[in-house]
Amino acid sequence: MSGIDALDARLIELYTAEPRIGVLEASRRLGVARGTVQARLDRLARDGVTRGFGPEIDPAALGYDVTAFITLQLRQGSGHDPVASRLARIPEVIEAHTITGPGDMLCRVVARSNRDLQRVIDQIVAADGVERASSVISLAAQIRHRTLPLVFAAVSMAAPSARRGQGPL
Amino acid sequence: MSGIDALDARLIELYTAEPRIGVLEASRRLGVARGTVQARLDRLARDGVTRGFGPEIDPAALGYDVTAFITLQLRQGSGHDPVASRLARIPEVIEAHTITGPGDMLCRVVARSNRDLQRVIDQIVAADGVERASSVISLAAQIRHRTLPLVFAAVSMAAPSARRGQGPL
DNA sequence: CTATCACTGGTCACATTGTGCAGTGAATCA
DNA sequence: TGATTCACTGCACAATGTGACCAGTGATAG
Repeated sequence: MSGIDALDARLIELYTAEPRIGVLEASRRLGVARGTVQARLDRLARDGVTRGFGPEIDPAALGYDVTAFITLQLRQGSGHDPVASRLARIPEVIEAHTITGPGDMLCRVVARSNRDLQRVIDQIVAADGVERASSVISLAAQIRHRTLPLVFAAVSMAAPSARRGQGPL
Repeated sequence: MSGIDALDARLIELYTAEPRIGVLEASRRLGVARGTVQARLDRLARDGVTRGFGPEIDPAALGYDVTAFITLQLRQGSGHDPVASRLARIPEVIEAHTITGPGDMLCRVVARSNRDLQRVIDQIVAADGVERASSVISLAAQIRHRTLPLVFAAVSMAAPSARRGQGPL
């Protein structure tokens, strides 16, 4: 489960705020040696804490202004995976989960307009195994996807006598 | 609305796959001049297509193994915003939307376990203005959050006689 | 026909990167 | 107590990348 310390959190915070800064610059900002930053970044990546540094695309900037969450009910007997691979072929399906509760899958889709959303939904229900789809449209993103608070929460969660050698000096 | 062309899409794809490569390396891979890559990246950032290059954190690696989607019903009269700012104070609330349909808000939360999820939900319903919360747990992420297919879809969507000067040579 | 624009391909000085290494303090274990 | 391990510091080096330029070339738009 890795385990994160305060320096890791500050590092993540820094890179979240200014992603394109270099290792050297980061080390200056954090007041630690360059090698330390390098080692931390390597470890975070190795442990899978940072899944990557890829560009974050804003669908809205691409003309996909509408976001919707669609709950799918699947035909009994046909598994989830065939449906998922169908959905994966629809670019507008941004995310899909199997879920508990009355529905079987929840997916997040984007579309260029409400009318375009209809087209996307039609594609979804056309997938074999999908019985019903009920959708809710996102009117506004009150909280954009974020993980930074979680990072700091994970730090304070850690045992009081923090992580590893914990730094010298 | 900006508008994306095939080179932009390939650039985004490349940086998604290998986020830490430099401009020079990218220009080599794509077979274009370095200045072109620089200009493209600048434009994508300026137009808001790439919201940033921040590190993508995996909550699971931090011990937050449980993901849930919670639909909130709010008390009539109290607006969405006060609730949203309450929710923003809970680190485990990763995302929140106001939505159409029977519910008023949909939020995505993570927790360390099902038992821990209860704690998070308790915090949510404790927020003033929240009347009811119904949650579904994500059993598996069939499709992880992705935007790359969308980028390519946005390209092909573009007018056949693509974007700007469209390449010399 | 001319201006504008995106792109190429080149140069330059400068900063950063990857890498290796010795040394230090703290925790762990025998 | 002493040896080991680990994270960190601080330094050095060669290699590479960066931002900033430039002139030249097609294509597009007025």
